[in-house]
Amino acid sequence: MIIYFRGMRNKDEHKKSEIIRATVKLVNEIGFVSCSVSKIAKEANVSPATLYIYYKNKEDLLVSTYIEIKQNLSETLMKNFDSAKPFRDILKTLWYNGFDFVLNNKDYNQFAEQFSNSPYSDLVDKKEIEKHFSPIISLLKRGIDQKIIKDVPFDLLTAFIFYPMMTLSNPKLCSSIKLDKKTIAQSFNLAWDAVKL
Amino acid sequence: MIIYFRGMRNKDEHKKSEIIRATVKLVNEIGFVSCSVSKIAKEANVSPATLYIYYKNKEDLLVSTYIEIKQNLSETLMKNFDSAKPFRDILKTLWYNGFDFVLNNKDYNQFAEQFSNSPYSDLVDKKEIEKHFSPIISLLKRGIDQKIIKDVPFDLLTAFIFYPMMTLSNPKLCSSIKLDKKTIAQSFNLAWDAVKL
Amino acid sequence: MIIYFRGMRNKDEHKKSEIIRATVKLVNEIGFVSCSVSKIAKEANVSPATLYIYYKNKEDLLVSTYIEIKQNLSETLMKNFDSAKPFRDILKTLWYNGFDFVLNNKDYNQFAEQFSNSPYSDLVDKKEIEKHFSPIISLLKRGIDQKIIKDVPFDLLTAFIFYPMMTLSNPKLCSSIKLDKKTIAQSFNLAWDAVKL
Amino acid sequence: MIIYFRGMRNKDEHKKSEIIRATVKLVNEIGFVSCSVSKIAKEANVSPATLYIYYKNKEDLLVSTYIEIKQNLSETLMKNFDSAKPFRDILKTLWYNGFDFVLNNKDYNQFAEQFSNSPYSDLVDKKEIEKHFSPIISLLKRGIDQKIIKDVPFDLLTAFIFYPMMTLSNPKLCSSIKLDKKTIAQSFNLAWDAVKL
DNA sequence: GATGAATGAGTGTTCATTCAT
DNA sequence: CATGAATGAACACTCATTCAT
Repeated sequence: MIIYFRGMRNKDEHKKSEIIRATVKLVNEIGFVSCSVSKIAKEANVSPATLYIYYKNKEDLLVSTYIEIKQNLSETLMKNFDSAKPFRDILKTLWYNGFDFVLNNKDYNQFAEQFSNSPYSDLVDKKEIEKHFSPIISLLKRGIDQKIIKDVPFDLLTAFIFYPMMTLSNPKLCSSIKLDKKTIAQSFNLAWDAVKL
Repeated sequence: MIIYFRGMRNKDEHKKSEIIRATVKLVNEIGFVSCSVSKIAKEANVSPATLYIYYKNKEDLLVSTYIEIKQNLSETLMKNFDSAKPFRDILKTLWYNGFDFVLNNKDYNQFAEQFSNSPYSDLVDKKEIEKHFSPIISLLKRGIDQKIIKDVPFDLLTAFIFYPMMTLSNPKLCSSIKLDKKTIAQSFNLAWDAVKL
Repeated sequence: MIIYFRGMRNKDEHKKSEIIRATVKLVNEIGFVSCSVSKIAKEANVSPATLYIYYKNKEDLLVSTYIEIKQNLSETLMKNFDSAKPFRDILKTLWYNGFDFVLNNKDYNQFAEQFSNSPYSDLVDKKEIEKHFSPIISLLKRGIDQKIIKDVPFDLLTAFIFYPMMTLSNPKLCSSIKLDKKTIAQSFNLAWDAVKL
Repeated sequence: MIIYFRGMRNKDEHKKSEIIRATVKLVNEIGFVSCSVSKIAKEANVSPATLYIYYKNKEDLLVSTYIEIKQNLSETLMKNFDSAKPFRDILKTLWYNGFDFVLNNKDYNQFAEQFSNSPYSDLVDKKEIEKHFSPIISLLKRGIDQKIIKDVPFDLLTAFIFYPMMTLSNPKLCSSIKLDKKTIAQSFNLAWDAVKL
């Protein structure tokens, strides 16, 4: 028997994260298209009605899940971020952090991929998301100013630094490649050569 | 000119392509998730039942659409393919062809993106698709042998040569960037620097 | 290669009986409920449209099939009908003829069973059917008059003489029983004991 | 009296029986073939979706209905079952009980008839059904052992004792006969003469 | 006569969401 | 807060039938 005290919030938070976990797992297993609210509820061991206590509707749940993932990603990326280090070292750290994330959270990655390609993504406050990644933008700016990397639009830089990482770790896109230490190192090499001056 | 055989009303090739067109358009407008058979039928100006004359089921329709797009892409890519030219020139031609395609067929691109991230993609005969792109694999092989590009797995090369292109042209992923001549040129530069030895 | 001469009717009749055969076979295999026109057409190797040349609609096809079966049954029953013989011998012949029919045409029997329990059966001209069985009615009348069998309504007599036969040969109702010579003989014995005075 | 548990809205047993009632009524009126889920739902005054709360699918609904009917039948049959009485009296009681049931539940009877001839019947656990009728089997065994009735397979006995009853009370098969007291008595007479030694 | 294409109306089933408890 | 029941609308798909050829 579990006793809950008044004002205790643990239960709620646990349920909320349980729902998110279920959402990501299901999207990963059966795809975005056939992922229904009742299936998520069943996977999270709650009633479909309960889901609507924590989220306004399905849309809200999916968007929240996406934002959660993006926050997790940004937090992981920023690990050991030390602006005192040389530019390339910081980028490398960022990059390896990113690879860590996508490899250890393939399901998160796949969810994000499907989400960003769906019309739901239009509902996300892009500004809000970008805020989490602003240190990276600043870093790239510094790299450009210090003439270490090419002076091209940010989107171009990220398309060559970070998106190949997503692609390589997505089993739907690259099923054959084995992402061992050597490949990851090579991969950073290519990314670096792409952007460096 | 349509030839009718005795006692037969032929399948209308135009209708088939009209259904594909509708599928791509709708996926582009409302997303893969909410793209239903009846909506596609309405957009194609046919009855939902008619759709099942041309395609075994929804799955078959989506897979066929994907394959059609991939074929179109491969055909566009190979335009002016001249193996006599220097490696970098061929790659550049390929690359510009690719950019032409994704820019002029943003809807195709978006469909393909959503499709590859859905469980439907598991139904595609990957071998069949790869066949269309084998000249590119051969070319990359040659580049490696001639020590022009880095000796890394093919998936890595394509992840840096072709996927950034997809990303940049996908309005869901890169909404802000303006893909003018200069940016495209810069973009090829990054791709080339990434892979070249 | 089959050559058909002008005015030859064989082809038509063959097709007609082929459709009936297909109908009975399919009803037997997948049941009355899921037996669709297009499935019948496929089984009969004709176009669904062709079916409508021979029969006004599905209803007409089913009713015609039923009547055909009933005619076959009555013809089989009347085999070696010799009113000069003693009453019991005639009945026994009838009865064994009947068992022959239901055992050798289990599919016909099953179709008839499903048909008679469906609303389609209301469309059959019962009078027309009864006409084929009038010799049996006359025979029973004679049996009553000659005080050989009980003086009860005809329906009661047939319910005890002929319906048990249908039941026993219907695998859906009696799956376990083995209808060998001995059982059939016993079965006639029971039928006879039921009706005899 | 309905008891509601905390945080729960209980399944409505009345609704379940209402759906069964609607199913039987509709099958009776429009036949097994055209009896669709939506029509049943409308007749039962519930949404088609509600039906799927109480039954897994259409198949489950039909099978459940059939089992319910068979249970009702067996309960009715066993009324006043007194193994102390003489064999013929017990059988007569059984038999009249049976006639009571089929006459007062013509719709049930017709449903069962259509069901047993459909492929759905294959889904029924025959063993489970037979269990309800085991007292009858025991009784017949006793009758054989005491040399009161003929020593023939059980299926044969039931085919002559009980199936004629079904036939006679089925308006689709016997429309003309009037089942008054006299006819029913005659009918039992025939059944008894059929099986008695 | 015979065909395959074409379809509106229907099938069984699941959906996202609300409601009474 | 949390629930399972309840639902209208939608889903993918099949139906019996007609039509131009």
